[in-house]
Amino acid sequence: MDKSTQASLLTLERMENFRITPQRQVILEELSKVNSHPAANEVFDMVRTRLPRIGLGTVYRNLEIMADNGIILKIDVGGTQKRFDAIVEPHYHIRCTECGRVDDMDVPVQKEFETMAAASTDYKVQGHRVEFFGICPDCQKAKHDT
Amino acid sequence: MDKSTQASLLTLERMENFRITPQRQVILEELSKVNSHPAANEVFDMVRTRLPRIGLGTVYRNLEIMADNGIILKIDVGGTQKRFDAIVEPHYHIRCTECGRVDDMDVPVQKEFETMAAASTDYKVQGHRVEFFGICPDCQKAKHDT
DNA sequence: TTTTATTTGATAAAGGATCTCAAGTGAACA
DNA sequence: TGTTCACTTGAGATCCTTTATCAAATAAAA
Repeated sequence: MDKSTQASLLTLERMENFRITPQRQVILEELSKVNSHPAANEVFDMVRTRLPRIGLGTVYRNLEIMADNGIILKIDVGGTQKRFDAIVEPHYHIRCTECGRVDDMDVPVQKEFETMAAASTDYKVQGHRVEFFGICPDCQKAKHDT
Repeated sequence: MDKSTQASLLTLERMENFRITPQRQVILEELSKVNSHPAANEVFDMVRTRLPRIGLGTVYRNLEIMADNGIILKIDVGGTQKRFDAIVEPHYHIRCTECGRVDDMDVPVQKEFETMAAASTDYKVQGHRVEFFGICPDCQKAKHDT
């Protein structure tokens, strides 16, 4: 990926072999609105309020393409579904073990982790992810009320 | 879970509401033999050489139960399949982005990560995972040969 | 405009994991 | 050492997420 593939938050820019379609524009806009790290089906629901005829496959297809191009972030940690984030700067996440909700953490990213890792493995290290898990405020409350 | 649910590597111990069946014994034995973090279908294949009539559902069911009881570890980070590990002590993993293979890392577990995390979120923090990703030696070689 | 390669929507299909339930079986206890 | 019964198994159906297929629609270059 070269610099020309960078896109601003709300406006897609023209790239090689990449058309700016209303579907893509709306998917990015809706994803940018929330900070809830929605799964593909949730993005589908959000987008559908504005484009009722859009297909689920189109949403999957474009989330994938945008993630490949660094326009959005695919969060592929625990849980059954992949989630998506319009914020592409590296950061850590926390996932609720009760409801699956995912939030951002502002624990600083440990870049030196990767040098440490590279020294202790034969893999060519490309990156790392940290996922915290715990119980979100809502689920703590729900448990307490039961 | 109380202490009575702890099991040694190769011998299941009796627990409340938990029968020691040949299937469970063999699943644990086979998982203990390897350090390749197999997915459920791979455990199924290994177990099937010894118990040809075992069902895939039984393997899934028991891996899940054993993970819930802390007898084995369910590795639920990136990738499409959940993987399992007979080593339950906390440690980090690295996953090959080409072939999906998972190996152990001996980067020290940063326990203080969790105190740092707890201070910056409203979640009740239960733990954390670190997953490195990169290209395994085999896939590096395969790429080079192409 | 016209052209053309890309994209869409609808649908099928793949793949992983879970559920259901009758039949089977550990293990407590008589 | 049986008998009993709750737990477990195997087989299959089913669910859920994601990907593939393909004719029709459509951005965007010419």
